[in-house]
Amino acid sequence: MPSSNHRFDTAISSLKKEKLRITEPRKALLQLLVEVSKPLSAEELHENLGSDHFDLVTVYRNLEAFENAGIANRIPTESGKSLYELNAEQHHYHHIICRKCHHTEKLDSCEVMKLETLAKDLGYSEITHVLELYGVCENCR
Amino acid sequence: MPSSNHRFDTAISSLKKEKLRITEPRKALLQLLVEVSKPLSAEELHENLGSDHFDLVTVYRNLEAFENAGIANRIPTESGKSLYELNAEQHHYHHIICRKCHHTEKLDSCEVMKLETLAKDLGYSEITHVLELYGVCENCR
DNA sequence: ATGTCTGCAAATCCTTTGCATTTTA
DNA sequence: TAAAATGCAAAGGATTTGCAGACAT
Repeated sequence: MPSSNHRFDTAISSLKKEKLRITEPRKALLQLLVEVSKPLSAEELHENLGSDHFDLVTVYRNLEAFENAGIANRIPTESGKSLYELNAEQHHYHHIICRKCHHTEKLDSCEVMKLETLAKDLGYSEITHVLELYGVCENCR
Repeated sequence: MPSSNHRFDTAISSLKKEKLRITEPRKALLQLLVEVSKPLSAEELHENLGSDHFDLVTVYRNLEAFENAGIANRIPTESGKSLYELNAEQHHYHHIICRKCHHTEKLDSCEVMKLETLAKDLGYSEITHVLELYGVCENCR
């Protein structure tokens, strides 16, 4: 399991590689993403940063920049709004997300290879997928 | 493969069973969903109905009613907006959707059982999932 | 120094809500 | 005729855009 510092440094390197600047908002946002290591909405990230430190727009713009740089992932949810998480370099996994309290856990497995192959056979390229489970957790039952 | 007429009649029965009224907008919307048999946005459905016949709001309200009645499904997409399709009663499948032209094909397989089991073991109930693939189709390459 | 990033305000997109009128059962 | 569905207008929430000033390289 890579340390928080390592994940942070790796992200900073990616920024440099993409010729993106290392700014205060970006450092703070990366630090937060590294620490929480679970998917949060732009709004939640903004609040966690202390809403008055940085603008919500800056959070959105940086999340987009991170996504393009391969540093973060956007997860579309059942409700239509998006969650963001740090890109898990080597591991590929999905989540089970409680519909009520948004408690989230990782599910360390991904069984979509068969479907991706089917899609490739149909002539599709640049294939990605969205796979998230939703349910009600024990506390909210 | 059930005929269009049969799928339409089944949907009408479901409406009756739920004590929902059989109105002109609902009949037209169901007819359209039966005919296209691929996921469309509320906007696209509205356009296909002839934008001046029925209000877009009515389309939204009926799609919600259909969803609650188990007649239609909402599919959250990568971009955040939703697509709707008629509920495929017996079969459970997913789609590969072209990022550029929205050409859509069914992938007749679903391999998520293992993940649902994992989630159940974690104490979650009422588990559902969202699984869609995205790519670029041959024409758009 | 210069091109990038930020904050603020305002716009946009999709979707939902309120209310008076029409329609279905 | 009573309850439910519709249309229109307006609100709502999440995200994006424009632009002038601030900052990183």
